[in-house]
Amino acid sequence: MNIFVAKLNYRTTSEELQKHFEQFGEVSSAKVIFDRETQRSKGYGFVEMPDDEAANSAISQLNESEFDGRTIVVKEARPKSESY
DNA sequence: GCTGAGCGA
Repeated sequence: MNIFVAKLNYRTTSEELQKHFEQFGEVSSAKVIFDRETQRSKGYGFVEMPDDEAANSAISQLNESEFDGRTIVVKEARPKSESY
């Protein structure tokens, strides 16, 4: 399941994000979006978890929670939308 | 060096 994480601290890295989510389950890949020019953090990232139950648990526990001193927002990334 | 809604190279 792809997870969208927003309002992250600008200093938070992908490693910290992955470690934070690994506490709830397996994390296949975690990535914080950085600006390709300045390499600065955009303040949000994506976390991919193979276990849906672990992903839901992580979302429920990490959504609107404090991380690195900031209240982050964790939601499902790119809600599956069937093409019309 | 910084700010704070939003969906990625």
